[in-house]
Amino acid sequence: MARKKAYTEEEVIEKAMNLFWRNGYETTSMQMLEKEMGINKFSIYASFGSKNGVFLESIKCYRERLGQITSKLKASSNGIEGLKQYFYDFIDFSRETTVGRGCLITNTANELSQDADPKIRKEVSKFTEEIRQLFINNLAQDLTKDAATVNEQGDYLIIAMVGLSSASRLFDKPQLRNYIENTFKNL
Amino acid sequence: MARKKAYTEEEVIEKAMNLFWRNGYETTSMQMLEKEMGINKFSIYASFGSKNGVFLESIKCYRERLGQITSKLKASSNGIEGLKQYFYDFIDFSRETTVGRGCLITNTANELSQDADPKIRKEVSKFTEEIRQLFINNLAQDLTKDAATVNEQGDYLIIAMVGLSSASRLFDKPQLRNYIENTFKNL
DNA sequence: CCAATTTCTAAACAATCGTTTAGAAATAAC
DNA sequence: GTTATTTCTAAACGATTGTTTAGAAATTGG
Repeated sequence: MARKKAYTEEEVIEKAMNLFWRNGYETTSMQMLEKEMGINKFSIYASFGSKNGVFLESIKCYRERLGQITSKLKASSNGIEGLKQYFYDFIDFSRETTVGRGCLITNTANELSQDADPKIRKEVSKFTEEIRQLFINNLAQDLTKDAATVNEQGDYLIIAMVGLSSASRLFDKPQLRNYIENTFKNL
Repeated sequence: MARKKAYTEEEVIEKAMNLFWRNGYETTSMQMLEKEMGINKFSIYASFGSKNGVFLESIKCYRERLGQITSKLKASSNGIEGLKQYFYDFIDFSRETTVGRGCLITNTANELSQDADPKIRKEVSKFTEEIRQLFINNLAQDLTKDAATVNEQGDYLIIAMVGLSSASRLFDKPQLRNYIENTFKNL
């Protein structure tokens, strides 16, 4: 029929995702994406429609990568200990070489202005709610906690996670460890 | 000698600061600054040299505004209670109308890529260290805490504050209150 | 080999970015 | 009122933004 693509979408999106993760949405230009993805603008637009499209696919890709540690959390049955481990796992997941990159989606939430693209905003809040629900499920493994406590502590931990994400870009590993230990002291 | 300025630097910088606070550095364009500051590009460049210059002055202005609550913290002598009050004060300080804006400097830290302007990077870390020191001073008011504990808890609280700042942009007031209460349970 | 179809190269698009500049308007000193 | 000096208006600057497009290159089926 016709010529074959010299790339696979999955491959190039992973590279785009890493660029967005490192630099944020605005700072990442199409020119940078061309270079990093190894294909030119025509191909990018043919495959993903727009810069926004590349970003939305990058978020999907990020979620899959995060699956490494979220699935571990889902599988855990030791309540708070599993949650604490998730926080520790996130530090390693977030770190590339020496400097932390935070969480792509939390970074996006921080970068977002009030009138940003609704699709992205929705993706952010959907993700946040999913993680919160995950936390709540693990908290509920402790049968001594009533529903209200589980919800309260879930809210607390999702915000603590947002904090850890931001902090991973600014503070060193011992400080992050210390933060996690103190965060979980009273649960 | 010559014509008089129709504005004062202080006045227009406050407006610029609010724009940066709401939208971040990259999203805020010179065009938007012109409109918000009420003076045109010539005057902006004459007074502040560059967009970066406007931003650096905006940071100074932000610090002064934040002085409302940091000076209250400095004046407090009831240890952890004063610190907790600072966290509560920050929520109100951060909130404009319905939606939170976080902390201008934390927002900047989150937006910053690794190779951002060194002057801004320095301003961010200087600020962070100052607040951390403030926290440590108040923690040390409790004479039963040894130096190591004070340092640990200072590190913990500065990261918690970064978290609160990010969270103030995403979560509602009851959730933020709940976060503060749980954060201080651990001390 | 020819024709059909798709991918790729490379250039251009209009719009906007931060920044600069020429000249008009306004003020102060003489 | 004239002159000197500064502020302001408004247009333009080159560079870069995200996006589009014309045409060459490559692959497949007949």
